[in-house]
Amino acid sequence: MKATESKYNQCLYFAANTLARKVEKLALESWKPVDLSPSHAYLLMMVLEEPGLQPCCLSDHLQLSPSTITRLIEKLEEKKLVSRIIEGKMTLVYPTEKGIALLQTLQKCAKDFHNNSCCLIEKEEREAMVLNMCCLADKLS
Amino acid sequence: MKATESKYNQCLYFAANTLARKVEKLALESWKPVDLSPSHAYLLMMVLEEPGLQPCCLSDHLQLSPSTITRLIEKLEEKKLVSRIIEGKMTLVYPTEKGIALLQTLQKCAKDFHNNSCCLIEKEEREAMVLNMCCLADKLS
DNA sequence: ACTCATCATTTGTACATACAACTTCACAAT
DNA sequence: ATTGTGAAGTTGTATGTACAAATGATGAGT
Repeated sequence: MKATESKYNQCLYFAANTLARKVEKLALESWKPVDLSPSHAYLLMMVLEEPGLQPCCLSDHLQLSPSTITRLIEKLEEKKLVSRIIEGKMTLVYPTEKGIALLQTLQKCAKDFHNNSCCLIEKEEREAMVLNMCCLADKLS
Repeated sequence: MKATESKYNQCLYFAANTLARKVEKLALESWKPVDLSPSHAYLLMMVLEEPGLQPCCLSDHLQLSPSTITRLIEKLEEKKLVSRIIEGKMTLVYPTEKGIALLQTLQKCAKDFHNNSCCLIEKEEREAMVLNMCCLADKLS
C-alpha cells in the first residue's frame, strides 16, 4: 500500500516518519561505496571541510545530540578515518590521511544521492518542500 | 542552531530526519497520558476501530515492517491492551476490555497532537506539506 | 497423498538515535 | 587559594525500526 492511501495519510507523525525512513534507505544505498551510513558520511565531510571542528559544532550543524555525535566519531575513529585531540575541555576532530583520501568518493556519493532523490520531484517543488520541512522542524524545537 | 541555518539545510536527508525526530518528540509528549508511544497508540486505535485486523494490514496502513508490527503487538499484549488469536496461517488482533476502555483518551491524545502541531503552521500549508511528503515517500518505495 | 512454493508471522540481531547521569575542565566570585 | 558554576564531552541504557532467516500453514501440481 502507498503512503498516500493509508488511513493516516493526513497525519504529520505518519508522513514525517514514513518519509524519513524511505529517505534513509535511499541514502544508505547512495553511501554504500564508502561503507558508511549517511550520518557518518556527513560528519566526515564536515570534518574534511573544516579540520579541527568540535563535537558541539557538529551537533549543531547535523542537528544530532552530543551523545550521538560521540558515537559517530567513535566509529569513524575505529575505521581510522578521523582522530580526536583533547585540548583542555574541548575535543578537536581531525581527518586522518585515510579520511582525506575518501573526500572525492564522498562527494560523488552525495551528488548521487541528490540526483537520485531529485529525479523524483521537480527541483523547485523539492527545494520548497525541504525548506518547509526545516522551518517546521525549527518551530518544533 | 536552527535547522534552517545548518550547513545542510538544503539536503533532503537532513530535512526529513530532523523533522521526523522533532515530530516524534512532540508526539511522544502528546501520548504520554496513555503511557504509549505514538506507534503503539496508532496501532491500538486501528485495532479498536477494526477488531480482528491482521498484522499485515496494520503493516500496510502504518507503513511499518511486519517485524516491527509484531514487536508493537507484543508490547500491547504485555500491557493487556490487545490479544492475538491465531487462525490458520493468519493472526487476528483484538482489543481487550482494557484496550477498549482507552479509546476516548487515545482520541483526545490524537486531537491534542494534531492541535499542537497545527498551531505552528497554516492549515492549508500543513495539509499540502503532508500530502507532498506522502507523495515523495511513495516515489521512494 | 506427497512435495513444493508461497504467504503471514515471528525471532535473532543490528543500527540510529536520545536521555540522564557522570566526568573533567575552565573560569568567576569570594 | 577555594569554592562553585557551568559547559563540553562521554558512558550506560533504552527506544524505534528494519533485515535476514526461521517457522508454520495453505494450496497447487503431480
